Amino acid sequence: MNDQNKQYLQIRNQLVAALAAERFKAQSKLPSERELSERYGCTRVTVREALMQMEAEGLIYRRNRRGWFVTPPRLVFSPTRKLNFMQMVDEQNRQGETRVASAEVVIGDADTCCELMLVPGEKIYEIIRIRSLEGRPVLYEFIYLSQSRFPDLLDQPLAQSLTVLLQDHYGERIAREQIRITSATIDPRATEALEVLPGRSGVCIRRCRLNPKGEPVERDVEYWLSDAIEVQVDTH
Amino acid sequence: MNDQNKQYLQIRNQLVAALAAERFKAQSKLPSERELSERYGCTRVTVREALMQMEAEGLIYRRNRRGWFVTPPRLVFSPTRKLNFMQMVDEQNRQGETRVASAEVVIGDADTCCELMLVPGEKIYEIIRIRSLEGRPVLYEFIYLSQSRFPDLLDQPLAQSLTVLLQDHYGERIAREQIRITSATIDPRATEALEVLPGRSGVCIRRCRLNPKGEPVERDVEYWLSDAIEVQVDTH
DNA sequence: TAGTGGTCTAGACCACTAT
DNA sequence: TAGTGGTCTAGACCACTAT
Repeated sequence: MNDQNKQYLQIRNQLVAALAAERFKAQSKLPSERELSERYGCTRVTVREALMQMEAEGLIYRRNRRGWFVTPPRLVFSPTRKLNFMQMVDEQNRQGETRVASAEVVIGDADTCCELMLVPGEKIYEIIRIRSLEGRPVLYEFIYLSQSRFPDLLDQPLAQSLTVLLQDHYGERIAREQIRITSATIDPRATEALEVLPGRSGVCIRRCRLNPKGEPVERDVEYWLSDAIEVQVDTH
Repeated sequence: MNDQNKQYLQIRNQLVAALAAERFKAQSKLPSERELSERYGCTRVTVREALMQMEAEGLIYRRNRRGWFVTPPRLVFSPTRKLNFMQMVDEQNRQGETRVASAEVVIGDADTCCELMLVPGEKIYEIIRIRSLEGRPVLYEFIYLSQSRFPDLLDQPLAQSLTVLLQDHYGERIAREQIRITSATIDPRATEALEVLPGRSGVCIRRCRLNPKGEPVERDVEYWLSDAIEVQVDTH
């Protein structure tokens, strides 16, 4: 069975053409799977193969149990340019939104304490933020900081740039970042807010942010929808 | 139906435990799907759901039509450190291999000519290399360079570091790189060598390499298996 | 409350791999 | 040549979403 004979690829091609012809806009909803299977004369299993193919290509995405939607353009993230989320969003003419899902004091786990050079079991802040583009949640981020270094942090406005807050309120400047990027399963705590099925893979970005002395100040663990981000790096 | 009731997640958990207990080594082959469906008392469809879940987690991978295998550790790629592939591989105690799949002169497409600042339609080299870790092909790369700038390039040893070759033989030094990283469908020309199904997604790394004057010298388009790479970036 | 997507059964055929 | 993974049919039930 060669590629041309695969029914799900034929359906994929017809769907791509249909989306183009009908000028489906970003985030508009596709017809239901049952309707598509009737239209293309096959079972739902085959329609889902075609849809998942288009999902892998980044053309459409699914919102858990809600259906399939047309993917908007990616946000370009340039770590070396040191822009915050809202600056990136504005520069690219997108509509961004940040929501603080939770902010509390927790016992630091081994990994986080190690990265922040704290004693294992020390109390740290865990701030969880959800960031959206044009209303679509695309990023779920965990932020960790030392409680003793930043007293009363939770009383500050946490939906804004943390970099600015740390500098203006605590006199702590971020000078360097160590960034690790992998494909990974999206954290179970993030799947509901991102409206993805538990276990789906996304892009995981781990950041350790250091002050001019080289001391770790902040640790971020970010889960992005795979189709929502492009990372750009300039090396010198 | 909550998560605990999903059969495919239960099978996933049992398989993970079995792999740990039986000390399956990297790249060892799992039992066939039919054997697993018999062992776990379900249909092949459900076994495949469990396997695809583990694939998304990066625990196992499939070789097209050959079966499912245990994933080896990721290779850490640090663009800012300017190591070549073999240096990275050696440093991480891995066994690397480079194979030149093809090397020829082609008419440059619009994208490539634009990036290399050449006249559209100019002749350029296209070098295709496949890179493996412990015998597993993980990277398929397309390399583009100006033919007129690098005469007789195809007579050189192309399986080695191109950076060294350009410097020693042509006096051209790479000073800067612009890198873009996305999740993307693996190029159709790469799927056979990487032993993946056409249309599967991977990590795409596009690089434009510049000399000290800021002139583009080389363009790379790389397709990595998603589970085979971690990108590390240090910003200053 | 109607309809949807997620999950699952119980098969089948075919191209391809392993040997 | 035997067996495998990839593809597909024709259903079913359920939790959840949309209204």
